[in-house]
Amino acid sequence: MVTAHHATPGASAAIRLDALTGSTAKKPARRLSAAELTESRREEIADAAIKVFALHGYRDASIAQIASQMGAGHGTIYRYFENKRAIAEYVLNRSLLKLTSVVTDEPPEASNNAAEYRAQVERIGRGLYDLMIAEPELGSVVFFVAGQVDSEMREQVQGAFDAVAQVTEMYLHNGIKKDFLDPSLDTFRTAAAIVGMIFEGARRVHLADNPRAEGESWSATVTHLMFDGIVAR
Amino acid sequence: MVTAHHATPGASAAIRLDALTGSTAKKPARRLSAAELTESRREEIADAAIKVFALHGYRDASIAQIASQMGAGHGTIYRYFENKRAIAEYVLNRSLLKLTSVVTDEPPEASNNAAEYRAQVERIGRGLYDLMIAEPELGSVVFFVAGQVDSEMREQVQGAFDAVAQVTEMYLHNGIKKDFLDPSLDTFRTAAAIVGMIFEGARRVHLADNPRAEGESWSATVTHLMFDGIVAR
Amino acid sequence: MVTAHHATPGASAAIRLDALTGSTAKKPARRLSAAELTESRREEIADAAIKVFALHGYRDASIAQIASQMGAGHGTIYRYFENKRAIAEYVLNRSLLKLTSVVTDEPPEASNNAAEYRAQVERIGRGLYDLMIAEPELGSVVFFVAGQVDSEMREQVQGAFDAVAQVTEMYLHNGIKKDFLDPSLDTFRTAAAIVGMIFEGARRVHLADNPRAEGESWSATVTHLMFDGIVAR
Amino acid sequence: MVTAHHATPGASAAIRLDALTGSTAKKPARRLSAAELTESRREEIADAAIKVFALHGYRDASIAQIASQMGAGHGTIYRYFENKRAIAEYVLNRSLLKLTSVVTDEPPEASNNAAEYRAQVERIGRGLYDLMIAEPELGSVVFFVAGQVDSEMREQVQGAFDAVAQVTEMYLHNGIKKDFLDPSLDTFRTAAAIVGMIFEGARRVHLADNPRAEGESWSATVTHLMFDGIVAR
DNA sequence: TATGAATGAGATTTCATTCAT
DNA sequence: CATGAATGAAATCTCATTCAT
Repeated sequence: MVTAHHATPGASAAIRLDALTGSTAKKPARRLSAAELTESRREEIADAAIKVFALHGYRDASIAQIASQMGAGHGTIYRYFENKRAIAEYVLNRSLLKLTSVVTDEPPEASNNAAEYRAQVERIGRGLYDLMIAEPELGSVVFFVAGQVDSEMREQVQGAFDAVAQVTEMYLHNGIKKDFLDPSLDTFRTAAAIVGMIFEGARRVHLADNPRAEGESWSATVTHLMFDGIVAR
Repeated sequence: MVTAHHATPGASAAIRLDALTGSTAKKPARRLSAAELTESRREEIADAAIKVFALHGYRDASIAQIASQMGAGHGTIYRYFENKRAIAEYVLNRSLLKLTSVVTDEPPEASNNAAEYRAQVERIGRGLYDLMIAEPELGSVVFFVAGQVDSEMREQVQGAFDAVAQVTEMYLHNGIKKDFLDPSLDTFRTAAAIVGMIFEGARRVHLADNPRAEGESWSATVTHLMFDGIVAR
Repeated sequence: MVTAHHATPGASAAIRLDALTGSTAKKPARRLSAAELTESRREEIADAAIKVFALHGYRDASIAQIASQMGAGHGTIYRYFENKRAIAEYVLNRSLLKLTSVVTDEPPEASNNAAEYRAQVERIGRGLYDLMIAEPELGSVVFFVAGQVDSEMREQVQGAFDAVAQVTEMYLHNGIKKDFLDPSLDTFRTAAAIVGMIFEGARRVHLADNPRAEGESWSATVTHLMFDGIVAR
Repeated sequence: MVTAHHATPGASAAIRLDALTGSTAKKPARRLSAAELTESRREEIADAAIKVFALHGYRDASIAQIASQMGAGHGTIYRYFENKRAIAEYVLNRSLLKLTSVVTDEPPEASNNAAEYRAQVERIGRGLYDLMIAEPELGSVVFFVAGQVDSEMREQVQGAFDAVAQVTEMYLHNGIKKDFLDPSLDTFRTAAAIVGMIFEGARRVHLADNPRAEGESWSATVTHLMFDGIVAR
C-alpha cells in the first residue's frame, strides 16, 4: 500500500528516497574483501539476471539461463541469493535507485523563476532519457519485469513512482512559494501527472528506434506542455 | 513494434481502432443461434477469466480457477478457446475496445474553441475514470495482466495506447486548424504525453480508496495542466 | 508424543486403536462410484508405493518410481495424494491397522485360566507371524520405512506399539483379576516387554529364510518364556 | 543378511564382537603422532556428527551442520572421512561397540546358580540403561539413525544385536550345563527374545522423561519375567 | 457437448563432493 | 592442512493441455 502523500516542502528528498527504494543495496565496509567479493558476485548475477529478465520476462527466465549467461553453474546463484524472487528484488531495487537518483540529484529549492525551473525540468527529463539509453534493460525491469513478479513488487515500483512524485511536488511548492508557479495547483496530482508524462516519454524512448532523438523531442514536448500549455496565445 | 504513427487528421477514428485493437475474433453472425451460443459462452468465460486474472495475475491464475469461477468443468474451456493465452487475448481486446471507445466516441472535429475542447477533454477524462470505477478488473487487465503474458500482448496494449494517442492527435490538429491551439506543438508526442497523464490518472483512480473523488480531481488536474500550464499568470 | 498409558482394564480396545492408528483410512459410502474410484486409485498407489518403499527406503524412493511401478504418469499421483509424505502416511496407517488388528481381534477378557491365555498368546503370535509372511512389505514399512520419514511418523509407530501394549496390559489385568496371573507384575512394562519380544520375533520372521518355520518356533519360544520362565524346575 | 548363529558356548565373546561390530577401521598405531592426530580428529568429527544425526536424522543432517557444530570448515571433514556415509558408519560402530561391551564385559561362565545369574542379568540391564542415560545420542544412533542410511547399515545393527544374542545364548548354555536353567529352552531364540525385551526397555528408557527411574523399573520387569514368568504361583 | 482423469514437460531448489587457494 | 566457493545431479511438485467417456 502506498501511504505517504503530499511531502513536506523543503525536506531532503534524497535521504527519504533511499529508504523507499528498498533495503537490499548493501554497500558494506570497503575493506572487508570477503564481503566485497560477495557483493561483486551479487552484482555479476544481477547483471546477468537483468539481461535475461529483460529478454524473456520474469516467469520465463530460468535460473539456469541466468547462470549460463554469466558462465556459472546454476547452483552457484543460490550461494548469493535466497531464491529467484530475491534476484528480481535486488535487480529492481538497484534499478529504481538509479532511476530515482536522476530526479533526487536536483535540489528542489534551486530554481528562483520559471525559466530556471524549466531548465531544471529539461535537465531531469534528459537525465532520465539518457539513463534509458545507457541502460535499456533498466527500463524493461522497471516498466515490465517488476509487474510480472507479484503485487508486492508492483507496489514497490508504485512506491518509487510516488516518491518521485513527492520530490516533484517539492519543486512545485518551491515555485509557488517563490511566486512563479500557479498557487491554485493541486500539487500532488499535478506532480503525479508530470511524472506520468515523463515516464510515458521514458517508456517511448526505451522502445524507440532512435532513442537519442526521441529523448530530445520528449524533453521539449514535456516542458512545452508544462510551461506553455497547449493553447494558442 | 509500434508502427502506426501520425494519423491523418479528420479520418474516422472509430473504424481504424477496431483493427488496431487486435483480432477480436467476434463472429457476429446475428442469426445463427449456434454461433451466437458459442459467442455467449465465450463471454461467460471471459467474464470469469477477467475476475481471476485481476485477482491472481495471468501466471498464477489457473484454468481450473477460471472454470470453477463460472461453475464449469475446466475441460469445457478448451471447447471455446484454443489455450490459456487466447483467453487472455480475448479478455484484453474486449477491455481495450471499451477503453478506447471512451475516447473515440467523441467526434474529433466537434470543438470550435478552447473552451469547447476543454469541456470535451474533461468529458473524456471523466468517461475514462467512470469506466475504471464501473469495471475495476478492466484496469487491472490493461495495466497489469497484459504485461504478464508476453511481449506480443504488451505490444497490443501499446498499440491501443498509440491508437488513443492518434485520436488525441486529431483533436490537436483540429484545434490548430481552427486557430485555438498552439501551432508549434509536436502533435503526436504532445498527444502521447496527454494520454500518458490521463492513464496515470486512470491508474491512480483504479487504485484509489475513493475512486469517485479521485476521478473528479484528476479530471480537473489534467485539464488545468493542459490548458493553463503550471506557470503563475 | 505418546501420552496414553495404563489402559483401563475391560475397555473396548478395538475402537480406541482405530483412532490411534491414524485418520487416513477413509472408507467412504459404498455407493458413490466417484469416491470409490478415488479410493481404489489410492489403494493402487499405496500398493505400488509399499513395494518401492520396501525396496529402496523412503528417501531413495522417487515418485517417478512409484508411478512407473503402477504404470502411470508421475503427475497422476498428485491427483490422489498431496505429496510424497502423504503417501507414506497412508501406507503406514494401513499397515499399522492391519498389524494392530491381529492383537485387537482377540477379546481381552476371554481367557479364564493360564492355559487358555497361553493358547490365546500363541494365537496372537502366530497371527502376527502369518501376517509378516503374507505381506512382507508390511513389516518393512512398519519396522524400517516409517523411521526414515520424520519424527512425527516415528511417533505414530511408537503410538501403535503403545496401543498394542495397552491391549496386552488388559490381558494381564484380566488374568490378575481371575487369579491366574501374578498380581505383583508391573503390568504396563511387562506388557511392553512382551510386545517387544513378540515384535523382535516378527522382525526375525520377516527377515528369515524360512519364515513359516521361524514363526512356529518364535510362537513357542515366547509363550515358553512368558509362562514358564527360563529356570529349571 | 544375518548369518552368524548359535555361537559355540564358552568362547571368548569380546574378541569376536570386535569383528562382528563392523569395519571399525581404527588405525591403532600407538606411536605415530600423525596417525594419532588423525584419529583424534576423527573422534571430534564423530562427536559432532552424533549430535547432529541424533537431532535431525541422517538425511536431514548436512555436512555443513556437522562442520559448524565442531567449529570447522565443511571441507575439512573430507580430509578425515571419505563421505557422509563413512561418518555415519564410524559413529554407528563406535556406538555399537559401547553397547555390546556392556554385555560382553560380563563373563558368561561366572554364574553358578539362578540367583547369581539373575543378579548378573540385572547388572547387564542396569548397565545398558545407564549407558542410555549417560549418552542419549547413542540410543538415537542405534535405534533410529542407522535405519535411515541404507540396508547395509541396518544389517550392521542387526548383526550387533545377533552378536549380543549370541553372548546371551552362552549364558543360557552355561546355566543349562550347570543345571539351574531349563534344558528344553530354544537357546538362540530365547536369547534373542531376551535381547528384544531388554532393548525395548532401552528404547523406552531412552525416550522416558525420567530415564533413571524408568531404567530401574525395566531392570526389575525384565528379570521378573525371565526368572518368574507371569503366572501366579 | 461437457467433463475431468491422466499426463509429462519443465522449473526451482538442496547439498554432497571437489579442488584451487 | 584447512577452507569454502563452485558445481550439477537429482527430486519434488504444478498445471496447461489432451482425449475417452
